Amino acid sequence: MPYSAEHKQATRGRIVDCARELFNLKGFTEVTVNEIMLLAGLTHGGFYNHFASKDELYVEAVQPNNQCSSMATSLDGLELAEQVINAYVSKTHLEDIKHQCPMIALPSDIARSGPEVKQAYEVSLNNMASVFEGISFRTGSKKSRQRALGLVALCVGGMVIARTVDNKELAEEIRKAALETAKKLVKQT
Amino acid sequence: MPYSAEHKQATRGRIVDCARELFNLKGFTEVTVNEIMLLAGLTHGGFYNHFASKDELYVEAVQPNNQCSSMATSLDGLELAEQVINAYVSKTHLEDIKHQCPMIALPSDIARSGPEVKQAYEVSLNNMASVFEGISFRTGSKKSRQRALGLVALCVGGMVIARTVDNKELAEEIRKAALETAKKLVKQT
DNA sequence: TGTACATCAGTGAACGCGCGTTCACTGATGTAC
DNA sequence: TGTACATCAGTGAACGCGCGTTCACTGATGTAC
Repeated sequence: MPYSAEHKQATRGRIVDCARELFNLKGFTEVTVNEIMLLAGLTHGGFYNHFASKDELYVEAVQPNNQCSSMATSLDGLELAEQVINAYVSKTHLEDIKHQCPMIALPSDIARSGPEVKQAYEVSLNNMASVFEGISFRTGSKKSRQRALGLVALCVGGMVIARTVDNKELAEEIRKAALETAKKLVKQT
Repeated sequence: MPYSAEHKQATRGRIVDCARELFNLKGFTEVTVNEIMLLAGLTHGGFYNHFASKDELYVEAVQPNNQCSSMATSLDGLELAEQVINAYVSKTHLEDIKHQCPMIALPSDIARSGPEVKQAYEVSLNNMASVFEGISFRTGSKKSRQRALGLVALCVGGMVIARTVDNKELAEEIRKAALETAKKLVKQT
């Protein structure tokens, strides 16, 4: 058994990470297999030792990553929600495109993808909504769920739109507006 | 002067319309020039009688269209804002991908495009924000602008996310949550 | 009114080029003895 | 401990295919006489 199993798994993981960064920057179709492999320090031919196709890699790259879905700390309730919002709708997160949440960087691409990719995305969405749902209401009520999803739409939407404009000042204006509106909503009963 | 000037302009307009529909459905890179021309009832070679390149067409296709930016009616203030929200965050608009607002169908593609495309997009955004800004506050204040942009983030964001999930029920849940939250925000002072 | 003509929107074959994928190979590694 | 071996991660040339773009052409149209 030449090369340990860990070695192969590490390489595979590296490919996925590099792919995610490139997808975030340029979108799925605009990134070539060769480009990904070069960034991972390999040559393109070896790609198919790890994945059956470029599409298979896509599913894996969009999979909920830690940063985004499990930024849960020991805090809970209102404090946690505010912390998540501050981090998610932050200038740092907006500008760090490579490591950005796929929900922000790739919504259109995901909307056109197959069910596997979309379902991976739904997991991230639901995770975020869960954090917001545990704020102050009794979790599980129709109202609390609705408010949680509204907050998700606001936070993610604000970031998506901010990334879309050319004017840097307008982008910041949008981000801050989404941030303040979200905080206001959280504080309301 | 064979063929009237109107004839050429009409053909060009038809190409742009067909392109917009296809871009909304599949994104910019996934749509071929041939595909667009066939939908317009022409052959691909003629494309370059109308446009210098595929990119030039892209700029034009994303240009703010009537549906989206100027749904302004004779109403004004709060009533207008509510009407815009109801129409924009509607089930009809969510499902009519072909004629959807580019802000919903193409945010990621636009985020990766050149300045011309992004600036066209900014015009749409600002139009929408203006409608929301004239609600009940004194227009022009910092607060009213912030609230307007928050509403834009919420409405557009809710629609973008709803389009992204596979589960139809979840999509509707998200859309309704964004709709209700937006209405709530509009009614506040 | 009828005919010859010039224009140019539209046609479709052909072109390069770049991409995803395949495949015969190489050489670093862990194992057997 | 040292050596021969089998494995398989990684290499890089080659493949088809589809795309954007070009170009020589065709034929419908409006104009001149």
